[in-house]
Amino acid sequence: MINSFLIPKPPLFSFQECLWFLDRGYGDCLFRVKNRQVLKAILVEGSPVVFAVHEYENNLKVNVLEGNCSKNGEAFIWQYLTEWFDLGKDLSPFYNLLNQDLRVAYMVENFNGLRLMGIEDLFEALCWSIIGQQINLNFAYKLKRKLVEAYGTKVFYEDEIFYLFPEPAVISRISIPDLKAMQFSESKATYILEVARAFVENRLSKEILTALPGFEIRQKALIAIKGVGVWTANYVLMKTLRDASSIPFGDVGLLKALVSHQIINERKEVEKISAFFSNYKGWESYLVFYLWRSLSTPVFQAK
DNA sequence: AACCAGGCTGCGC
DNA sequence: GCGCAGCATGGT
Repeated sequence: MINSFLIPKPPLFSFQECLWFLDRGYGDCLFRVKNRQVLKAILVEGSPVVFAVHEYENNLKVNVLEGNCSKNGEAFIWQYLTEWFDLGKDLSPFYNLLNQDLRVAYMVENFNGLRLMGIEDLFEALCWSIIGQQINLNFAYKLKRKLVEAYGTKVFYEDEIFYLFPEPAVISRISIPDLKAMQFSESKATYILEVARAFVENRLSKEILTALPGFEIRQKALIAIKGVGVWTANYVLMKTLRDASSIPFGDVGLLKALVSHQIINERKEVEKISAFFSNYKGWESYLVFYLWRSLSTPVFQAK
């Protein structure tokens, strides 16, 4: 059984910047940040494992806190963390691009080593982005917490409870009134049940979506689901499939950041936005993520 | 108390 | 194809 192992840190990687993002004050119910570590429960070879990650010299050190972890399990967690923290990416081309534009060049220093934090589970990502539609993030995190605490699998470690995001089969059996009782709007409830059904009936999965050729076809497949529009589809493609060119168009946070960086003057200036992003081919999603990050720095909070 | 929030659907043109 | 109202619900 594996108790701990090391993952070497790549260049231009800041664990603290990533932790800062994870812990930016919304109280996500699917992991915990404390003492410069992140603690999370995931399914490893079919059974729940709680692990903690912290920096150790030039590595990330993973401690398995709860559950059994074989050598294969270690490889699985390694892969999971590599994807979650996007450890395989070389950020230097992105930083070269940022440095060419004085409006955003400061990010290279201020957010140095920040990785685009993913959502590895496609079902979770879809539910989360539907929950987040048109409501403020505080409320969105509250809704997610209610759903997860009511229907997610609990994993106990010491005196704490860790949650796994509920399986599609579990969510597909929730009634609309039950979701409404948790303050889901009727449409959000309908959309989430439909997504759950698509997974249960094997019409949709990360494998199926990944196997589709090209960004636009994947986007179309997602938008075919009722309740999924361009914003949701692109958000999911960015966070789960890591499509580098994905931009969640229309996102209010993105628009706010573009205005505060004086890249656009008004939110409707669509051509200006695509002109701006055309300088960042292959790094659009990273640019979006860094612009979102900027919203948490006092200077750029003004609208 | 109006206006906004990490949008989407359905309708009319 | 494009624009716009209507939608629910909580936060400021």
